[in-house]
Amino acid sequence: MSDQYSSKITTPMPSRRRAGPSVADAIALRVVGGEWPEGAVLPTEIELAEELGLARTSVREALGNLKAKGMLVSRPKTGTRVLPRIQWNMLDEDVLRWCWSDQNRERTALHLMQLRRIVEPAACEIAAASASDTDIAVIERAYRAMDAAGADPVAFAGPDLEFHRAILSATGNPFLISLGATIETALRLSFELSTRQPGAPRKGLPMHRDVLDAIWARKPAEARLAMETLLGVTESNIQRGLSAVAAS
Amino acid sequence: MSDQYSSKITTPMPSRRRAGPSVADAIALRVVGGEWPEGAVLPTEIELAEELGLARTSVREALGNLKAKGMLVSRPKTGTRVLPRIQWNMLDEDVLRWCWSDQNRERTALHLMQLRRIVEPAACEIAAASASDTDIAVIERAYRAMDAAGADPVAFAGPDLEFHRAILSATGNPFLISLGATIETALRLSFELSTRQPGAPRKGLPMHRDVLDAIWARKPAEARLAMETLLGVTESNIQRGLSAVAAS
DNA sequence: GACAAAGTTTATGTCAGACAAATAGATCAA
DNA sequence: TTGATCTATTTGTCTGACATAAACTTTGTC
Repeated sequence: MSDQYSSKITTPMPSRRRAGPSVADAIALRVVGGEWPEGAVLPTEIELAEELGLARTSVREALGNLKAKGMLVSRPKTGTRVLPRIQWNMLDEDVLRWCWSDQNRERTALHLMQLRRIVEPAACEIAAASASDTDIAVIERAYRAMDAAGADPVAFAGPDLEFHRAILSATGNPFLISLGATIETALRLSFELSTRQPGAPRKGLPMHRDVLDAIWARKPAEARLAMETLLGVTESNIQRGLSAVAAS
Repeated sequence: MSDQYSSKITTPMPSRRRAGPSVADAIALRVVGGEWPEGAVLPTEIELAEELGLARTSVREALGNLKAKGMLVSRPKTGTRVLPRIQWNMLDEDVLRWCWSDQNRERTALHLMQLRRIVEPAACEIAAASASDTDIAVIERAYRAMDAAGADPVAFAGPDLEFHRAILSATGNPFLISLGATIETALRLSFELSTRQPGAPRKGLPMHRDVLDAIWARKPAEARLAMETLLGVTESNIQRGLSAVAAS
């Protein structure tokens, strides 16, 4: 019986998911920065390699990544072109992160909020109707962590993200779960905006509680409503944050 | 004045977006096929290259693609592992396509339908409130093409996809637009299911008309309702298609 | 002179082999 | 047993070459 040692088996799951600020980052940021606008052709791979001090292989790997995310397309002789933004996969975490440093992140933040107000209340409704006890326990744990974080906005943020992600996960719908990852990334990016108001997070705690209770009670309609209320407040917080940024 | 020739300028936009059944397809299909389950390590890049009769470079490019889509992760010495499906970016068109040939596509089809019933009515509401005349014209053109297709299910499918995609586009929200691409791919995949009922598409035409009219009239609430009705019928069609498949 | 066919140029795509870096696992020592 | 060291192996990167494809140029013909 070696089962007693099973907990000692160091799960060799990837320690850090992303190696480091990769080459793809460098190129992608120049693309979203407008150095090569939509439809423009990038320098040749060899030129890029020289410019970045890398081998052509590495540049190709980075370009391949951006192609996989719908940002670029390349053909022999013609070169590598920037595809229209409409074709970029904005739901990809990397693309979202890169686009965040774009012209006006205000519009992006509002579009994100629009997406959240569509998806999250519906997810709440589904979760209340069909989540397993284990799923709900994850949500509850996130809530308790929020509560324990007190008024510290930084400590509050992590569990807050986890709370919303856990609800998406509780739906059991792979598409919504993937959307959860997207939303979480976007939230982390817009974190600075929504917490410019000191104490604002703490004030949202009871509303999170309402959401959790409704899910516990298996009341889909109430859960949806609670989430709509919560997101309404969140949105006004973000808007206030935006105007604060604009005023500074 | 060379403007009269402007239509002769062959737009050098990528003729075909994806070169062909790539190496990534081959590997990805084996992953979703369960040859290497979640957490398992793939053969080394050299072994894969030998097995596929390719250079290591090409294998690496394919693996890089799958990494970019959240399916794999690799570290030196350890090798390349399959990440848990929960982390795969299901909203990516390629991932969705690969997963479609999975165990039970029935559940996937229902999850997709769940996503549509969340997103599309809301998108309709937004479109009715804020779409430009140009956006609406695109929707209308798709509707007329559906009408012109008559009872031919194959000719009907293309404009049908376009109709739903155009509504998502009309929201002007990049996230919803990306979701539109995902949904369109999924719809194309599940096309066989929803059209097992001959004549079913044609029967849905008036409901599309209702959606279009509501958007034209700038009545968000009605537009949402019309889309909900349409999707309700679509879902029952798909469910009937599923049971027909199960019975065969 | 207009137009079609063939050749040239040049970019991506693929290949092959080598070395660097990192690390899990084995070996060794206290 | 525990800790440090060593080794083997795998990914990561570099180099250089050739294959393939397509836009551009030239040539040839009517």
